[in-house]
Amino acid sequence: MARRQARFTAQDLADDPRLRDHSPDLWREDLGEVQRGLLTSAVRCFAANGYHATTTRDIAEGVGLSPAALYVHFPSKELVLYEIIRVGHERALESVDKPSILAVEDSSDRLRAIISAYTAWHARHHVVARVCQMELAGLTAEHYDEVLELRHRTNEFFRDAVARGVADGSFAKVDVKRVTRAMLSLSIDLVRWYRLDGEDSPEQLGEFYADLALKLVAPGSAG
Amino acid sequence: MARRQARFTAQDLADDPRLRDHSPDLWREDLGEVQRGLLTSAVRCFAANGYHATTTRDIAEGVGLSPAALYVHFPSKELVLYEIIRVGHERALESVDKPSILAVEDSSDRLRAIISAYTAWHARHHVVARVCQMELAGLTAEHYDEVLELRHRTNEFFRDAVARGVADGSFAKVDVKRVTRAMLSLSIDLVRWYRLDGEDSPEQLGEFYADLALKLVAPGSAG
DNA sequence: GTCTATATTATGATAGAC
DNA sequence: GTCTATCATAATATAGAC
Repeated sequence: MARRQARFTAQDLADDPRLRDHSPDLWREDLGEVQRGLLTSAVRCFAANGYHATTTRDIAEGVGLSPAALYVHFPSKELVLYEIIRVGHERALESVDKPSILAVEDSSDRLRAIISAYTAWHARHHVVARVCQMELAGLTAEHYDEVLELRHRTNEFFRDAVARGVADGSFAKVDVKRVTRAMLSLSIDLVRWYRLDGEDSPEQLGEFYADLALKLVAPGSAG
Repeated sequence: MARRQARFTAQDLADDPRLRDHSPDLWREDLGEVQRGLLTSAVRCFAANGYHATTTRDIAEGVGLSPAALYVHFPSKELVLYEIIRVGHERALESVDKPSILAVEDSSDRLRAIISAYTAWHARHHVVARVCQMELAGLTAEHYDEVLELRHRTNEFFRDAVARGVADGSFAKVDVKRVTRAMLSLSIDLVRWYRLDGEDSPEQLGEFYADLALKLVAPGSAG
């Protein structure tokens, strides 16, 4: 026997409430409607079944096209994955590295703004974000390295926000690297379980995790 | 062209320090030496390249056997994955659901014991744990459901520990469900980045995350 | 730009000798 | 229990008509 079990077909996925997110709003404006539809279909397939378990047929079926049609719009399946993961990482970084957040002076307020924005972004786009976290191994070595660079920039952004509060005395003298990693873990891990039709809106979850983050650096409970 | 790029071969993986963990100690005693070797090889392949990107040839090569030899020891590739994921989840649950922890009376001490044990287990076995978290989609529907049951039992165990401290006044009146999920996220997400040759031993990271967990429920900073 | 073939490759699994 | 073949299948990608 060969392979495949593809537990979920493109048709199942389109109606699955667990796979509802705001990914259709995410793609580059200069892409055509069919290209964006293919990306959205691919995101659902990759999130539900994984990159390697998804066939180019699955992706094309998701928008009612024949298997060959995909190759008119994308040169390869890997480039579909790369476009999704690159855009996802760029948008996640943009969600925190923007003027309205950089303008916040107070270190606690700034950390709160960063954590809530980053968390809410991951919740709002949790299906894309899931692919960004779980399917990195499907990228070529070159594309993987490019994405890693975006991740490093994001991590540094968070680390700076924590270090700033420690330096100016707003926060306890915490271990910046370890505490930053913990905060990132909270926002990132939600891609495993978050649903838009669950109890928390993206904004509510963002506020909740911002509260938790501030507890981790609260003065008086130093470590 | 067909598929595959398998960025890492079995030979690369055996020497990769990022893939060093204690998985060889994990397998059932009643399995033969070759079977346990195959499981360890499979864990490394699945963790590095993903389940679907790993071929039965890759797994067998990792222990110096021919492609066909695997089928003497396991009936299918999926059953190799299932054995890994099932055992991984059973051991993770055992790491916290055991007499020495259940005997702890004080709610804070008990939560500390649970978080540090669960975190340390995931760090010590981070390669297996990574497969447990990232490759669930490779399981058949039946096997997936069995693993989900183990996960639910583990989650309830944590939730009880938090609820207990809230009920007896040891903790602030936190949102039990959300706070529990956050604690689990911290321990689980480390499979993405942890290395045994990094700065923290499994025990040190366990202590650190136990400290963080207690900060999240500390009385006086209620929410 | 979309379709219906189809080329090519390699993957999961088996047959049968030793 | 291991090996060397090999089967059967299916997946990525392309060719060429419309």
